[in-house]
Amino acid sequence: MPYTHEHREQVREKVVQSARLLFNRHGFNGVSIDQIMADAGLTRGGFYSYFKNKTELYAEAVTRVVCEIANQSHQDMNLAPPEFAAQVVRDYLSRETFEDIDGSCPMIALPSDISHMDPRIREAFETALKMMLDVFQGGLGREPKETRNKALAISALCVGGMVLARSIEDRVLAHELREAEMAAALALGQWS
Amino acid sequence: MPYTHEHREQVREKVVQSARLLFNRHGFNGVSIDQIMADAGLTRGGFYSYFKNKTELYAEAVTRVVCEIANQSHQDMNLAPPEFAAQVVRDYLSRETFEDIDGSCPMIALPSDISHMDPRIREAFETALKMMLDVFQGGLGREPKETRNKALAISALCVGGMVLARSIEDRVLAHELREAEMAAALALGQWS
DNA sequence: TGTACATCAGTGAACGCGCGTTCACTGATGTAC
DNA sequence: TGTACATCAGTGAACGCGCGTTCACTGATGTAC
Repeated sequence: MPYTHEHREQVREKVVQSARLLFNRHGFNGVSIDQIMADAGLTRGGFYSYFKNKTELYAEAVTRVVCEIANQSHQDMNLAPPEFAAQVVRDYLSRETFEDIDGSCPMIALPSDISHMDPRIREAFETALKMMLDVFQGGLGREPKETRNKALAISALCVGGMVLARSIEDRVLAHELREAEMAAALALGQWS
Repeated sequence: MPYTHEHREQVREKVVQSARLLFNRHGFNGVSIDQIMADAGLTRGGFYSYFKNKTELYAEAVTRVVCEIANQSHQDMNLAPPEFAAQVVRDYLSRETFEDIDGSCPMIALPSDISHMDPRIREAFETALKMMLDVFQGGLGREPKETRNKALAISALCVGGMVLARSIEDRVLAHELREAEMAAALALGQWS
């Protein structure tokens, strides 16, 4: 029985880790099996003795990141629930998470590769967001600082919230989410 | 001078409209030039006399949708700013927008085609979201209804907000957005 | 009004490339004697 | 301890498909006479 069982597991793990980084950085279509295998120090041919196909590897890489983030959070588990929740918010929305494209939640990382496609597409997105911000800021009155932050948060609830609701398969949860977002956005603007 | 100038414009318009629907529904990589041209009642060969390439058409289609949504909103412009802002929130997060995959904002529609790729990927996403919801709900105390809605809104601010911040090219605006989201999420949980 | 003609919109075959996937083969490895 | 051997990890050439893009051609159209 040549090659140990551990050897196989180590190689497989190496491939998953390479996939995790590359998929997070460039998206599903932006990475080839060749690149992943090369990054893991192998050649393309060996891939199919470890994984059924590219999609299966992708699913495994995504699941892996989710588990890692969850486990990492449990380190803070000695905190009381409210402090723990606050810590998760601060971590999730931290500058570090923003910058850490390789390591972060794939739910965040993957959509962005779409918008990175073409400068004009990004410009169109940004113009739209800025128009939206103006509308909300206009609806909030005149004191600049507080108003600005509220308008930003309301825009994020609208756009980001809808993205999230759409990506959820469970329709009941999706609509629950959507309505909670709407209520929160209206409450933030004191429009309800 | 055979064929009128209007004829050319009409055909071009038809192609953009077909592209708009198909891209919104299936994403950039999910639609071929063949499909777009067929949908517009033409064959692939004619494409390059109207557009430089696929990316250019995509950018034009995105810009088109953004403009249409903006113009549509201006119909409500006779409302006072606060009522107008509230109306935009209600429209944007309405069940109709949720269902209207063809017509809605491309910023929402495009990321979702990634997550629709494979059932297991969606499952991984949903498991992650549900874990996050539990954390926030745990940090909020015990009265079920109000607590649930807050946890949903905080989750949406975190995930959706980060997606939005990442997709913005303007770094200053991106971080402004991120910090406003964090402040709003912490305030919603009364953790600040 | 009718006909010949120049223009150019639209056609569809073909090219080329990238990439997912397959497969016959090589050679490194642990085992048996 | 050393050698022959069976196994299977890993190789890399090749296949096939989809699709973006090109191009020589066709035929519909408006114009000039």
